[in-house]
Amino acid sequence: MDFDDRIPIYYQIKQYICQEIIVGHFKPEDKIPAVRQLALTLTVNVNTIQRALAELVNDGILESKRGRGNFVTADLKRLNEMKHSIVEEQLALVYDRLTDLQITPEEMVRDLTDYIDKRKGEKQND
Amino acid sequence: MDFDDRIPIYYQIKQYICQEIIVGHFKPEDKIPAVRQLALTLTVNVNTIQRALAELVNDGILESKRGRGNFVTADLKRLNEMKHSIVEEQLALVYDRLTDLQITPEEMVRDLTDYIDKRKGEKQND
DNA sequence: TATAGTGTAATAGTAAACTAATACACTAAT
DNA sequence: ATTAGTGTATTAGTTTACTATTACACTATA
Repeated sequence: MDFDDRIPIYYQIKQYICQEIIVGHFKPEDKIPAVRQLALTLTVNVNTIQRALAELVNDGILESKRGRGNFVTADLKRLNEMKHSIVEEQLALVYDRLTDLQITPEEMVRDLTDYIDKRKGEKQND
Repeated sequence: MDFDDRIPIYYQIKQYICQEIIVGHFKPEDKIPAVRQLALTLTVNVNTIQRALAELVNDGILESKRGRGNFVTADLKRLNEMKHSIVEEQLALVYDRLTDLQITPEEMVRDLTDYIDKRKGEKQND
């Protein structure tokens, strides 16, 4: 995995795992890969994985069972909240940043639409 | 100034200075505050200011004149590129992240519009 | 020419994230 | 009971961002 070196790796791993849950690669109540396996896959140290997982356990996203593994929570409501808050966090980031640059909400929507069109245009050339 | 502790301070200072230029607080060819003054205002060390400024000089946004101060470039084209790339960087971030979460471009625009409405609603209660 | 204001450089020390390595504790299955 | 697979904890060391401090170099001006 390629990390953004401006952001702590353990934080990006948290995001990665949430993402895998949201898109359904890790399902509710399912066991996720072992810490040593994740460390190999993501090419980071076990401690770094551990730190990310500990926070996700604390957030109620994962449950850890000693000797058995880490499991995605069965609490669907919690998972839904998680997805919603991640999306909202992203929107808040871009909204606040562009507001600071004196870009109006109307311009933001237009800029985003333009950007999407641009990306769609690029997709043709794949 | 309050910093996001997930991102290096010097990087956030770069963003802050670009922002002040874009919104017109620091104008082309104008002198920006002295490094020691910025350090006081932003409550960080001079070296941290220096690091941010050095990168902005390297980016062609500022010009440094020993014994006189740091000045915003007179190159309006460069400043325009800067603004454009910052906006695009923000849009790319949110686009990529939401795409990873299997949110379609159409949903993104709708989500952003909804979020804007929500923020406008909050504004009433200020 | 002396002085105040400026950018620049260098050194030392601190804190946090990360790595490396090892050991321990629990579970399940042979 | 042994063993393989798992989570957890600890210790030591590296790297990077940041701070603190001091010194130096240049500019403008009184």
